[in-house]
Amino acid sequence: MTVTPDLAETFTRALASVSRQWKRRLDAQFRHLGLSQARWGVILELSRHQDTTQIELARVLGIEGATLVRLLDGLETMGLVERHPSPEDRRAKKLVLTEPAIVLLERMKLIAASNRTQILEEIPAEDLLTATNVLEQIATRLEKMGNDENG
Amino acid sequence: MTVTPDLAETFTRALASVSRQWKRRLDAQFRHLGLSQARWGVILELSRHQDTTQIELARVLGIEGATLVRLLDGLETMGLVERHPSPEDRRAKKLVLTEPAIVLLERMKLIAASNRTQILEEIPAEDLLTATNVLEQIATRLEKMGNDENG
DNA sequence: TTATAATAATTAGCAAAGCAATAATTTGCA
DNA sequence: TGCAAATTATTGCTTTGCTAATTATTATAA
Repeated sequence: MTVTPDLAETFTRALASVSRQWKRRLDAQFRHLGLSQARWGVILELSRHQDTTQIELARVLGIEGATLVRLLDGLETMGLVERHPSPEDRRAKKLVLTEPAIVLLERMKLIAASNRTQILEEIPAEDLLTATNVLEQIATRLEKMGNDENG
Repeated sequence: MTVTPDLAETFTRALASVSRQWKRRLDAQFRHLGLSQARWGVILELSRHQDTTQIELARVLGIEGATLVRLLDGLETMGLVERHPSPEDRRAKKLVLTEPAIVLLERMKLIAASNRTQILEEIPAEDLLTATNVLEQIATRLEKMGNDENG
C-alpha cells in the first residue's frame, strides 16, 4: 500500500480541523473556572513533574519557552503556580503547584476526561491506538527535524 | 478492547503536539513567500471552490467567519484574492483568486507536498489511513456536538 | 584563568484563533 | 404585507502560539 498524495493531504486537513475544534470545546468547558485548555495542560503536566524548570516543562508540553512564560504569568496571578529560584542554577526557576491548584486539578481532570469520553465514544479502541501511535511517531519525527534545523 | 483513559489522554496530547509543530514547520517554509499555513489553506480551498461566499469558505476550512475576514484582508492586500459583491445576496461576497495567486498556488502545492512526504515518510500507509479515518470521524462528531450546542 | 559559547527566563511584537457585538440584508411567519 | 428572526460580513478585544532580541548566568576552551 502506498501513501497517495490525497491521503496525506486529507490527513493534514483533518488533523488541523480536529485540533482546533477540540481546543475550542475544551476552552468553553473550562471557561467558568477562569481557565483554558492551554493553562489546564500546564497544570496537569506540572502535577506530574513537580519542581521542574520552565524550559523542561516547555519541552514536555511541546511549546516554546516564551509561550510558557505568559501562561505561567497568568497562573501565578491566579495563585495557582509559584516560581522559586533554583538552588543549583541561578538562571533557572523551579515551578510548584499551590494547594488551590491541586484542588482545582481534580475538577479539571473530571471535565477533561468526560470530554474525551464524549468525543471518542464511537471510535474503536484498536483504531484509536493506531492513530495515537501514528501521531506519536510524527511528533517524534517533527522534533528531530526541528532540532536538525533542516528542510 | 477498551479505550483506557490513558490511551485517550495520550491521544489528545499527541494530537496537540503534532498540530502545533506541523503548523510551525509549514509557517517557516512559507515565510519567504510572505505566506503562512493559514493563508495557504485559504488559497488552496478557494482554488477548489471558486466563487464561494466567506461563510461557506469558513465552514469548509473549519474556522470562524471572523477569523477568515482577517485572513482575507491580508490576502487582498497582497493582491491574491478579490471580494466581489454577490448578485443574489447583497449581504454576501463572492471570493475569487487573482492570476498571481494561481501562479503562486503551484509553488505552494510543491512545498506543502514535499513537507508532507518528509514528515510522513516512515508511516505505513495502512496506519495513516486508519488515523485519517479516526480524525475524520472525530471532526464530524465535534461539528455535530458544536451545532447541538450541548455538553 | 579569562574570553567566548551556550543556556534560562524574559520582553516586545506579530499572526491567527476565539467570542461578542454591530450593521445591513434576507427570510419566514402571522 | 410587514415585523421578528436569522444570516453575512465586519470590528474590537483576548488568548496563545511564534520569532527575535535582551539580561543574567553557567559552561567551555584557548
